[in-house]
Amino acid sequence: MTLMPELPEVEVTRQSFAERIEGAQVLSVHVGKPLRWPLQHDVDALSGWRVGVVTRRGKYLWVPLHGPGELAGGLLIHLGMSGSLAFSDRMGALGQHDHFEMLTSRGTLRLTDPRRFGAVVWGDALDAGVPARLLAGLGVEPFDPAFTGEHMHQRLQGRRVSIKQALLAGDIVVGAGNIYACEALFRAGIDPRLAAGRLSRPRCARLAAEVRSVLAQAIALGGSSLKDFKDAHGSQGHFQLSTQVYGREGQPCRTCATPIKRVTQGQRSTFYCPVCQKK
DNA sequence: AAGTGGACCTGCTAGC
DNA sequence: TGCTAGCAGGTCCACT
Repeated sequence: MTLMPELPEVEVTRQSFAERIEGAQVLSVHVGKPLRWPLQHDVDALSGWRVGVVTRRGKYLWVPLHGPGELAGGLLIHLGMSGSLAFSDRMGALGQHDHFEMLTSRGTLRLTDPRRFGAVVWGDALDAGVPARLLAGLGVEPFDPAFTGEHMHQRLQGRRVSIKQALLAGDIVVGAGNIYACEALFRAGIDPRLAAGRLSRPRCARLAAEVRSVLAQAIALGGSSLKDFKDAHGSQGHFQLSTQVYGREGQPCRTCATPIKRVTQGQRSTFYCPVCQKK
């Protein structure tokens, strides 16, 4: 099984290696095939640098590095659709789908990503260069107190896209990918096809609460393991066992037994219960 | 400004 | 058994 990299999987991955890698010294860095963007830094120049506290913003991880003197920077990592990170002490040669590897005094951090939609890019700081550009349009963090129903309601004003697509866009709140957007809308009883700008204040409050709770629950369960998602320890998640609608087309709704429907929105599959979720 | 569709790349499964 | 079409966690970019 591979973790499906939405926010919970990225956070579970972060938690699985952040403490172990903090303070480690970089021994060497190796790259495989090109990822989504070029790294934009001489990897050989990073030997001897020290790893700081790994943080997350949306579905990105930031691995800060401290060099000699005033030198500082870091790696912004995204898992794309099929990426996973492993951190362990015993590692063999790079496999066919291993495209980034950082050997450190505490273990080896390795990105495996068959589809190579993922990325590892250099930044002199999180708020400079490429990282700053990539993070610029992101919405609020789901666990930030600023993420309220009022915030969501205000940001949805005038938007004609469906609420499902508005959630996925990530410019209002980050972290809900295809699975969790579907699940949050089911929990909130909202039809995913409803125009975003038409959600009432109470429904926005409900949706904000459900986005937060579904993501929190998924993190607590270790994320979702569809094909082969694992955290950096190699552990699998269990959230997929509790999905109400995602991937359940034709199967009975766990609440009302009506067959779950699948529709296409913005070239992505959406799953919903035609009875429990209302316009 | 907001919305739409194409692009990136590989692997797996269902169906013929 | 073998080939092909369709599908998959994300999100940037060009264009209307």
